[in-house]
Amino acid sequence: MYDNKNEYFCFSTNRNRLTKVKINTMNILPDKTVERLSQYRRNLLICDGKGKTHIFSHEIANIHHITPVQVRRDIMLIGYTGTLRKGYNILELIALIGEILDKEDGQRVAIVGAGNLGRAIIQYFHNRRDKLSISAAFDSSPDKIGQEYDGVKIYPIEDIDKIVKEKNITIGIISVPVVAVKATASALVEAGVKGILSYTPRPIDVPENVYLEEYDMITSLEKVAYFAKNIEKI
Amino acid sequence: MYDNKNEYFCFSTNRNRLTKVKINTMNILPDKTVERLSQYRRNLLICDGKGKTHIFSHEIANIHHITPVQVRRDIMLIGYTGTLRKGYNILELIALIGEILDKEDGQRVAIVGAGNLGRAIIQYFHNRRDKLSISAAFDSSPDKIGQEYDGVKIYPIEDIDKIVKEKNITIGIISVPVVAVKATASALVEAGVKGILSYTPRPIDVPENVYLEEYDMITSLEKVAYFAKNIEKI
DNA sequence: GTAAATTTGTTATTTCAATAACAAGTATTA
DNA sequence: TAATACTTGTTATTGAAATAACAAATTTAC
Repeated sequence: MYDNKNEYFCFSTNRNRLTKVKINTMNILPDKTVERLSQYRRNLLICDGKGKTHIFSHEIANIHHITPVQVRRDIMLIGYTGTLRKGYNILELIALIGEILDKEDGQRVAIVGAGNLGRAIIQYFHNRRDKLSISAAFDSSPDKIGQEYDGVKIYPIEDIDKIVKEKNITIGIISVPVVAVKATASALVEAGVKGILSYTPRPIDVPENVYLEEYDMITSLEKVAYFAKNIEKI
Repeated sequence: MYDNKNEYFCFSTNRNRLTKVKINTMNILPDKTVERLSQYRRNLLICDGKGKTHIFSHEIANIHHITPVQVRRDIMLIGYTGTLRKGYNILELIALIGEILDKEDGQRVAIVGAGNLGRAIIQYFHNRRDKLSISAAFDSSPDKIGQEYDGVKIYPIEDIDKIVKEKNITIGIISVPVVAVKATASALVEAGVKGILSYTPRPIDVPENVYLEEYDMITSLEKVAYFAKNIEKI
């Protein structure tokens, strides 16, 4: 359960007004809440772009096909408080989610493997998040090295250690062929990254001071296939 | 809880021996178990390729960085039984997971959006699963239509309905730009697919007789960023 | 042949996530 | 002004997933 003792306050700028906001940084947020916060923020930014200033929990819920209670609970966990019968101030909420998810000075990301998938990811992130930018790509193929995709320069695999330290990169994305996964993960860990996101089907292991997230498209597709096949039983 | 009344038997071929295997198809398997079964199978195939015939629960567990109990529980849920002190027969287990995950005649998959990500997925699946094959790709760009990537032909978006029905496609993967997501999802549902895997950040909704899985790379990366930032608190 | 060490299969417990329930406060309506 | 409807914030309950615990069976060691 959420420990109310570990709370403190910060200030969030709402246009020309400074608002005192209670946040909770002592305790880690639940996995699923973090995921949803990321999604809320993206859609809140769209709402803001349309000139909307406030939003109700049930509106957020509708966008994401979840329940209003879940939304309110997530927002409660980050210590934000809306206005009764007026909803949540969109800009304040965006700012607070930013406080929670981003580091003040952002984090830099490296991607290893500039094949189709790697390039898709680079393209996908291009200009989307100012606090989380892909700062370098690595590949072993000589004809890719030195090139740039969407402003991201491609370095040789051997330079991982040097570049990661030089650019203060804290997160690595792995999208190399399975044979190279183990070596890639080791190189990133050696270089000091704190988080790894792997898009390969090969399970990898990392020391416990590195956060690892693995996603495998084949597993996802097989899962969809299973539940599609059995849809009438769900 | 697992309902033992709904069980029946099937036969699994273990080289030249026919083995009676208890399976459970009446009840749907837990989400996470399905995911792990897919992963087990892939690594079991590798083990088989190396000439290994049996495997212990703790060996499977080590490969996937989970506990042996979890492995045994998953295997229990599909009704397979190993041999005490000998472990699980790899080929039998592969065959049974196949019975569970695959349809007898397989399922066909369409991918909508043949950009970087779409092509990455096509390439990724090329020749990997005989029971789950990408049978068609769709795109709106005239210069892509008619081309082939890894043996997958690209059709115009407008032909979704026709081709999906013609080829008896049951699963759709969406990798189009956000503006086209809604229309794409509708077209696939209209055409009769039973499962959709969406790689776009835009939440979509489908009727309840269609299984939907959404995955968003930005959310994953922001989650990794959050936990990497707070790694010492985990 | 007996004891010790393994390893499976299953039940019980714990942990984590989602949902339900509801008090309290605010706006609207009559 | 009183009654109604709405919306938040929080606690309580339910449900799902993971882990722990352990009986039973088999091999190995002595």
